[in-house]
Amino acid sequence: MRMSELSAATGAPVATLKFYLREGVLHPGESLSRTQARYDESHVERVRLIRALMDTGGLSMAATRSVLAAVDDPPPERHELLGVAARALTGDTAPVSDPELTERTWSWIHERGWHIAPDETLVARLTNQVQAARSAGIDVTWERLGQYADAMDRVADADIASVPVDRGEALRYVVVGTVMVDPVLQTLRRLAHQNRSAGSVGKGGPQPRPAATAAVSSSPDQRPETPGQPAR
Amino acid sequence: MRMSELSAATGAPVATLKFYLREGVLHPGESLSRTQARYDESHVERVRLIRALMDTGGLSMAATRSVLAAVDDPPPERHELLGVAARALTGDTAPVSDPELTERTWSWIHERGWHIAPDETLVARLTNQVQAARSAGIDVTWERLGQYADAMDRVADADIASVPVDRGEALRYVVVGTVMVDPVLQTLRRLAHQNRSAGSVGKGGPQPRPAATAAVSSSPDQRPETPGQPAR
DNA sequence: TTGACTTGGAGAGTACTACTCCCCAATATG
DNA sequence: CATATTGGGGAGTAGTACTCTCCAAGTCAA
Repeated sequence: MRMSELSAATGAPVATLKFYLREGVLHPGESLSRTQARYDESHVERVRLIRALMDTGGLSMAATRSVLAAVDDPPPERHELLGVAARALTGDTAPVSDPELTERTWSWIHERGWHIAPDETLVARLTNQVQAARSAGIDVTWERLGQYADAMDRVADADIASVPVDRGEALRYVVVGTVMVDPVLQTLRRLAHQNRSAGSVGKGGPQPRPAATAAVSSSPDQRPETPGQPAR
Repeated sequence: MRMSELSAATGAPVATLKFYLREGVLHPGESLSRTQARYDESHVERVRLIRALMDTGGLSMAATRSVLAAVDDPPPERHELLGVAARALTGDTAPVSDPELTERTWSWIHERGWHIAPDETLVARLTNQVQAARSAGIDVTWERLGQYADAMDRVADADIASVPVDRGEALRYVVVGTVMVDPVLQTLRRLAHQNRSAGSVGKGGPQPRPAATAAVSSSPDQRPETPGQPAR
C-alpha cells in the first residue's frame, strides 16, 4: 500500500499523513527506495486511532502522542497505564490553590473507602474542579460527590469487566478505552437529563431508575432518521 | 469598582477584561463618564463564571457566550435549557455516517425505557461516538452501554436533586452545573479506576462497590500535601 | 526511452482561538 | 495643573493542526 492508498483507505489527506509522520504519531512505512515506502494494515489502524483520539476523544496532538507512546511501549505496571491515560487526557495539573480543601478531599476519599496513592495528582485536579464549580456558583457538596462517585464505581466496574485477558491487548484497551468512553458518558448524562425532564413534559413519565441492562432487539421499529446539522 | 479593581478582584488582567467586554460575554459597567465606568459584584461573579466555564469546563469563547446567553435570557422551557447546555459544550453534531447504527441506538434507547425526543441530536452524537470507539478498536457493546447508562441515571438523579427551587436560579444552576460537573465526573472515573487497580497491587483490597454515601468527617487525619507539577 | 506521476523530506503559509499590546483622547485625581 | 487612568479599538502574538509548495529521486505506462 502506498501513501496515496493509505490516504484513500483512511480518508486523511496525504499532506496530513506526512504531517503525522513528521510528528511521530504514525510509524514510517517500510522504505522500498528513497522515494517509495509501503504501508500496511497497521498504518490504517493507527491513522483511525489517531483520528478517533483527536476528533472524538478531544485530545491534542501532544496528548495523542503520549497515549500512543503508552500503547506502544511494553506495559510498565498495570496501575501506571491508567495514570498515563489520565494524564494524557488533561495535561498537567495546576498547583492546588486551597490546601484546606485538598485535605478535606482526601478525608472524603478515605471515608468512602477508596484506596488512592497519596501522591496522586488526580486528587489535586478534583479539588481544583470542585473549587472552580463553587466559584461558578455551583456548590458540589460532599454528599453529591458521593453519589457521583457511586456512579463512577459502577462505570469502573463496566470498564474493567470489558478489558480483554490478553496482556498486550489489555494495555491498549485500557488506555484507549478510558479516553474514548469519556465522551460517551458525557452524552449519556445529557440523555439521562433529557429522559428525566421529558417525563415532566411528555405523557408517559420517565424511567426513574431502571435496574435491568437492556439488550438491543433484533426487530428495530421504524425510526425517523435523525437529521443532524449539516455543516460545522 | 473600577476596571483595575475588577481586575484585582478576579485576577484577570485588564486587557482580558476589555477583551471580554468586546466579545460580549461581560456586560458593560455603569458608565459614569466617557472614560469612567463602575463595575459591581455582578461583574466579579461573571468573570469568575467565564473563567470557570473556559478553564475547567473546557468551553471555547463561542460556547461560553451561548451558555451565558442561555443563563441571561428568560427561561424558554425547562427541557430547552438542557439542550442549550448540551449544545454549548460540544458544538454542532457532524452528520451521522451510519444510519443502521443510528437505528440500533434508537432501539436501545427504547428498550431501556428512556424517553427522548425523536429529533434529538444527542442520539446522533452518541452514535458517532460509539462508532469512533469501534474504529479505535474499542467495542462498546449495548450491554456495556446499558451499564454506563444506569450509572448516568444515578448521576442525573444527583444532578436534579441539587437544583434549587427558585425558577431563575434553577436555570443558571442546570446549565452551568451540567458543564462544570462533567470534568468532575471524568476525574472521579479515573480515581475509581485507581481504586480498583490499587487493590490488586496494594495491601487492603479496594472497595468493590460501596453502597453508602460517606459524609466528610470534621477530624481530617494528617495528609501529606499533594505536590502537583509546578509548570504547565 | 520518455514523459507523466508519485514519493519522502522539509520549509513556509494558513485559519482559528484567546488573548495581549499599543495608542489615543477624554477625563479623574492629587 | 500635572500625572495617571479609562474606554475604545486596531493590531500583534503564541499555540495548534493542519495545508501548501517545492524539490530531486524514483516508478510506471506506452
